[in-house]
Amino acid sequence: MSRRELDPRKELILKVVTDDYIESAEPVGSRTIARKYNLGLSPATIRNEMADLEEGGYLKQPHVSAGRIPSHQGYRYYVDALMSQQDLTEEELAVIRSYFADRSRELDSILQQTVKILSQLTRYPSLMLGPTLKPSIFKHVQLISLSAHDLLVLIVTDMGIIENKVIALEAPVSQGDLDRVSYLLNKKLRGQPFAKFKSSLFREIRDEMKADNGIFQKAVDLILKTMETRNKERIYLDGIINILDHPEFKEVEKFKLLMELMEEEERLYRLLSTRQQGIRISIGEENQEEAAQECSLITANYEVGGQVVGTNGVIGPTRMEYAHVVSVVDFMAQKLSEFLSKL
Amino acid sequence: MSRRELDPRKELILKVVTDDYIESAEPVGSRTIARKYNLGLSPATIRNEMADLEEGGYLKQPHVSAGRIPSHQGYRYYVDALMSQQDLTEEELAVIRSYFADRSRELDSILQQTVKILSQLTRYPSLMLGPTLKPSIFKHVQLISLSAHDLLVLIVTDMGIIENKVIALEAPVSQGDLDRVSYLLNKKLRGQPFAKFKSSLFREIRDEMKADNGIFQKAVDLILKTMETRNKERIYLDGIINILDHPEFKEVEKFKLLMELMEEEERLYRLLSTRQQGIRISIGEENQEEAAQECSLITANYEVGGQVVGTNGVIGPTRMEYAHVVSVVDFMAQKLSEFLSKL
DNA sequence: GTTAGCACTCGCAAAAGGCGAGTGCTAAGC
DNA sequence: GCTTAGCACTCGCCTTTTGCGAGTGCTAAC
Repeated sequence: MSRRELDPRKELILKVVTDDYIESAEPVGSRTIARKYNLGLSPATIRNEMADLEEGGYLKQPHVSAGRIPSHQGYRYYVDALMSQQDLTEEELAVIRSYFADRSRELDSILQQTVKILSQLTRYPSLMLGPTLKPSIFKHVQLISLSAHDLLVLIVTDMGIIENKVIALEAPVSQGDLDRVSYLLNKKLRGQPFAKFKSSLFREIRDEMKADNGIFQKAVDLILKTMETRNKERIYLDGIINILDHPEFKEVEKFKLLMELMEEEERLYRLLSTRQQGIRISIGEENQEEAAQECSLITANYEVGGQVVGTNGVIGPTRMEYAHVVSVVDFMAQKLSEFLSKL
Repeated sequence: MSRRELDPRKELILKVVTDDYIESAEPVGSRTIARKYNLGLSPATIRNEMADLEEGGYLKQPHVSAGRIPSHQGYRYYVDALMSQQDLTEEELAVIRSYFADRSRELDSILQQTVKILSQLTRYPSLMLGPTLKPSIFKHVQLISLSAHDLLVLIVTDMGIIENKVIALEAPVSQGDLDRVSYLLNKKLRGQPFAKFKSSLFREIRDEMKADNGIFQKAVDLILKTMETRNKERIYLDGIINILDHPEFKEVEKFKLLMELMEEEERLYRLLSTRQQGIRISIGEENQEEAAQECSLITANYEVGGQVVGTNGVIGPTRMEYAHVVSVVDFMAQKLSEFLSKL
C-alpha cells in the first residue's frame, strides 16, 4: 500500500491531526496543534503543511473556516504507516484471559459472550461470524421423534451442536427405528472430519440404509442434505448502543441506516465473510455495504487447526480508535482460536 | 376499572382526541376536531368539554397555546372503554396463517420468526418470552463426549431442543459408557411431563446409577440439576428500529434508554413475565421499568394444553395504535398456542 | 524555509421578531 | 341553560439578524 510517500514532518502532522480528531471529534486547527503538541512549529508553518496535505488528499476541511479532518485516504495512510501500536492494558488482558479460563459452556453461548466482551472492551458495536463446519469433527447425530410425523435431527461436532432441524415425515416411525438409524449413521461417521464428507460417502450410507429399511429413504436423504449444505453460519452481535456515544450518529437517520444493516443477517454476512488471514481494516468507502460507508470495520479471522473458520470484529465511525481496537480484536481472535482448538 | 364515568359527549371527544393524536403525533385543538370530524359541535363547545376533560385528568396540554393530548389516565380510559375493535385485515390474517402452516422448523427459529412477523405487522418493536419447560413432555436426553473431559448434555422436549450444556468431567469416559447412561435415563424419563419431575424421581435414578457405575455420579448429578433448575427462558426481540419512526424518539437519548433496556435480558424478563391470562396493556408509568415509562406495552400469554407457557408482545410509545396492536398480539398468541399444542 | 501580522470567511449560538394555532372568557342567541 | 360567535391574549416555533470566534490564506519580513 501507500507508505513512506510523505516526508517525516507531514507524517507527523497527519498523525497528530488524526489522533486529535479521533479523540475530540472536532476538526483540528493549526493553532490547536501548535499549542497542544509542542512540535516546535508555528501555526503558520503547520498551516502550510496542512494545506499541502489537503492538496495531496490526506486531509479535508468540512468548511472553509474550520480545522482539518482526515480524509479516507488520510485514515488509510495513518492505519498503514503512522498508527502507534497500543498494547492492551493489564485489566483488558485479565478480562479476556479469565473469560477464556472458564470452559464449561456450550458453543453458542461462548460466542455470544465473546462478542459481548469485545464490545465492552472496545466500546463499539461488535460482530462475529460463527464457525464453519468444515474443520470440525463429526461427533454425533441423533434422530428424535417429537410426534408421529415430526423428527428432530441433531448434529453435534467436537465444538458443540451445530445443527438442529425438525423434519416432517410422511409415514410415522417409532423411536426404536430412529435409534437404529442414528446408530448406523454414528457408526459410519463418528470421528470423521467434516471436510472429508463427500457425496460418495453419503451415497454409500444411503445404499446401506435402503437395504435396511426403505421407509427411511426420504428422511435419510434429508439428513444427508442437511449435513452437506448446512445453513449460513450464525451471526452474533452486541453493544450496538455504543455507537450512539459518537456524535456522527446523533442524527437518528444515520443511526437508523446502520441499525437496519444490523438487523439483516444477509448483509452482515457479506460484510464479514472473507477467508483472508490476519487483521483486516476497511475504512469508509472501502466497504461495499453502503450503510457502512461512513464507518470503519476492523475484523480478524479466528482459526481451528490452522484453518480459518470464522470472523470477529468491530464496527465504528471512521473516526475510530484504530490502534486500540486492532489490538483487542486481534488478541480476541487469537484467544478464541486457541480456545476452540483445544476443544 | 374506570369506565362509564364520563358522559357520552365527553367520551366522544376523548376518543376523537386520542385517535387523532395517535395518528398525527400532534396535540389536537378544538378547531381541528370541529373541522375534521363533523361532530355537529362548534370549536367553542369542544373547548369547554376539553377543559372539563383536562380538569378530570384525562387530557393535558403540553403548553398553554397548544392543543390537547391524552394523559395516561386518558389512554387508560380509552383502552378500557372507548377503543373501537379493529379486526385484522385479510392480508394480515393470511400472513400469520401461512406462516404457521409451514411446520418443519425447530422451536428456536419458530420463535425467532414469530417475533419478526409480529414486528412487521405492528411496525413496533416486539418481544417474546420463550416457553417454560413445565408443561412439556420429556423426549430425550443424550450425553455426547466432545473430548476426553468434556461432555455435551442435550435435553429434548416434545417442542424441540430446550437445553444443551457442556459439562467438564474429572475422569475421562468413553462414548460407549455415555450411551449406556443416556439409555438408562431415557428409559426412566421418556414420555414424562416435566411438571412431574420431582426430587424423589431424581434420587431414585441417581441411586440406580450409583450401583451401576460410580464415576458417573458427578455427571449425573449435574445433569439432574440442569433439569431441575433450568436457565431463564430465552428472550426474542425484533424490529427495534421501528421505534425510530416515531417522533417521541427522535432525540437519541430517549432511544438510548430504551435500547439499553433491550440489551438487558434480566430487565426484559421482569418486564414481560407474568402468568396473568389474556391480553395485558401497561400504559406509561404503569410499567415498573423506568426506561419504559414513556412507552406502552401490550402483551398476551400463549399456552400449551391450557397452561400459560410464555408471553409475546409489542412495545411502543404511549401514543400507540392500541386497537390494531391488541388484535395482532392477541391473534398471534392464539395461533402460537395452537401451533405449539399441536406439536 | 519559517513566522508574524492581518484581512477575510463562515459556521454557530444567541437574540429578536413575527406568525399562527390554540386558548379562555364574555356576551348574545336558541 | 346549553351553545356559539367574537375577541384579546398566550406562547411555542420558525425565520431572520447579529456578533463572536476559530480558523484560514496571503504577504512580507526575518
